[in-house]
Amino acid sequence: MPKGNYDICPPECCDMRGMLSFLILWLLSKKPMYGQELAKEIGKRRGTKPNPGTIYPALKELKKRGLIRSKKEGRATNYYITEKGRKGIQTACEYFCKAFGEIFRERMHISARKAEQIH
Amino acid sequence: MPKGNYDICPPECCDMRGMLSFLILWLLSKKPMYGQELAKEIGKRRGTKPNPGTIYPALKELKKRGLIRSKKEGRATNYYITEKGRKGIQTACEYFCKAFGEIFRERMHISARKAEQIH
DNA sequence: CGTTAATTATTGGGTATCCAATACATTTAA
DNA sequence: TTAAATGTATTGGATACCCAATAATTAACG
Repeated sequence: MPKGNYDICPPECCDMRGMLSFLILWLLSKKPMYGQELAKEIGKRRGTKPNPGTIYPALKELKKRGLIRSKKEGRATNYYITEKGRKGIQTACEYFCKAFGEIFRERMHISARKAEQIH
Repeated sequence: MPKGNYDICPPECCDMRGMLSFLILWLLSKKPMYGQELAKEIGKRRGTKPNPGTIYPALKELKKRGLIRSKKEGRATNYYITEKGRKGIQTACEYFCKAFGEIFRERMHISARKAEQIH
């Protein structure tokens, strides 16, 4: 798996990483996953896949706080979101959309503007 | 200025801070601002205002990388985005909307769903 | 004019996230 | 059966961001 094999590439000007726990909870709210599956899904969206040294301590912490639970199944350890985690991520998504919503709406506005100009 | 005097409050389940440089460049791409003005604007959106120990080193670094420039005007130091910064933030906003867009669209879908149910 | 408020900037210590390396376990492929 | 692939988990060092405290400067207020 080459590092750069994504449709998306992070910008050079500023660090766009972070909010790892948020992304993990959000993905797990969709379906249970094992560690590397999560890392791969994050990589698909962010263009950079978190290393084991990043993902596993984060999962460990989320488990410690009761937001997820895990179950070893063969060589994989599958992670499941708890009810507490589900409530938490709902609130977090609302917050995210409020805090960063303007960037999105601005972008959609620009896109709509460009579409107009083509007419 | 009380800390909690915002319309928005960060969630408890996970850390939603970060991407400070991105936010700074984005705000400066709208209009020049001085340090505490930037901090205030970030606070309005994120519900937490970055401390001087956070904002000024970040501004210093952005300046060092040629993405912004500054000019002391009285007690204020106003910060301006450079052309390099403007190009950078454009790319970064595109990236941001791609990387996190799904969270938004999901949220808007849920909102639309709820509106339907009311009918 | 003196006092208060606002702004700047730094320092020291902390934290979440990050990478790279390493070792071990399990599954899959040859 | 062996080798390769995949997944787990930890450790050590690094980085961006973070807070709180501090000191200096400038502006605003009474």
